[in-house]
Amino acid sequence: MMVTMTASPRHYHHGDLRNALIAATEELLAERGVDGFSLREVARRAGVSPAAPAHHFGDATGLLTAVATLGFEELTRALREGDARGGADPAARLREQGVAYVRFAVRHPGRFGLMFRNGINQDDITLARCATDAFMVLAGGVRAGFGLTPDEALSADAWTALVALWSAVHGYAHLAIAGRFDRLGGVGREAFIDATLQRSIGLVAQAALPARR
Amino acid sequence: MMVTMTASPRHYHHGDLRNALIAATEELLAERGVDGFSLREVARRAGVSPAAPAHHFGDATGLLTAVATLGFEELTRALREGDARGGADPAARLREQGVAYVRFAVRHPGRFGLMFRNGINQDDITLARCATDAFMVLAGGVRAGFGLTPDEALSADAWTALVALWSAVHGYAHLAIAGRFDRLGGVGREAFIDATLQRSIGLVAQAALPARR
DNA sequence: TGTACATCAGTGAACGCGCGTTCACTGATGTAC
DNA sequence: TGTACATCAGTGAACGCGCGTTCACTGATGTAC
Repeated sequence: MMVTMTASPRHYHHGDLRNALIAATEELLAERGVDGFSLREVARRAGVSPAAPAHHFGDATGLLTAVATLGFEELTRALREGDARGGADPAARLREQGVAYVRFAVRHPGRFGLMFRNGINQDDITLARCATDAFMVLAGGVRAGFGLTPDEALSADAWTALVALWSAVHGYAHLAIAGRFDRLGGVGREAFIDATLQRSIGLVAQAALPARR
Repeated sequence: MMVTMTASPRHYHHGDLRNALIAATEELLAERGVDGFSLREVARRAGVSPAAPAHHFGDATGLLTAVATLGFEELTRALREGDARGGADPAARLREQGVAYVRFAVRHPGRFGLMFRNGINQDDITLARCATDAFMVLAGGVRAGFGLTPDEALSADAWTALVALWSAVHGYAHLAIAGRFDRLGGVGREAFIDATLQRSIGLVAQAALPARR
């Protein structure tokens, strides 16, 4: 499906080219993954000359960095929704955050791959802030589970919990995207995820938090 | 460091070009990662014409597939060594397998990235067998923890355990390689790994297995 | 309300690059007799 | 033991490709007077 933002004669002054380029990039990432990205192809899909993107993003890295930043913003939203879905039980909140993390990644594998890869400008301040925001939602869930205030430093156990959970969801997402779950247990990927995601992430969330009083 | 297999005049009949090309590929992956790979650069490092690799591997995918296959073989060895290091306690065996998995990945990030990525021929029979071998070592550790014979199917809990552990180690490795641990906890990556790897993977291994009688 | 003009947001042709692969070839090896 | 020759394992020049970026440019917009 091509991106067509407007039916206008599209000569000069696209009107919303910046967003159109971002949309085309996300579409391309979804179709071909990070390796399939090229600035020229994005320009082609946006119906614009190959030199146009430079006007808004400087270079290819600039565009990819912008898309990764939006990806982290959406991940943050997804984690917050998961947290809310978890209700009052800290372990359930953490589990639902984890499930949301994986679902986000599996739904947008190209964008997810981009967010954790070279080829984007890791020194970009906005990108760094948005990535930290997402991390902080996870960390906040762990804090809640350990009864820590936002000011207190994480204990060694809390760090262990945070790393274990983050690793588990990140790894689950990567393995699923890489196709490693496509033939396990005699079922397809979707069925395997349905059968194992909640339980395996729930296991880690439960084990990571201290037993409830 | 360049690969120099021989000091001979190196005209025609290299002698061990196949292995030299594999070595050059691993070196290149280590230096520049999967994205930095090119067939011409590998040929250059092996001191050979750009057409030479085709003779042994058909095309670039063939060479990368061979390297990935060797990577899975080495991962299998590392997992077996970890398993042995764990002693008699099934959870400790699983934990040491996990630690070995992560250490392998962090030591060879390019090769590890290659093994779980497009650009290699997933239909290659030898590759598939070696990847399955590695997976089976992990699965064997879970079987031992659940008291299952090699013939018995995995129970739902055993699947949950296997997926949780594999995800945790795979995700830990990816996050470490992507640089996400470089600034956490106020220490560098190495120190962070030293402080959290054993504990977080041990947590998952312990939680995944049924309590011992 | 009408006009001059600065600024903005694009064009499209051209650049040089490194790439994977092909092709006709050639030198070294090793085997059959 | 010596020789003819098939096979193997390379060469290196050439191909066409898509890429990111540059450059001088131009059409549309909107603001000052």
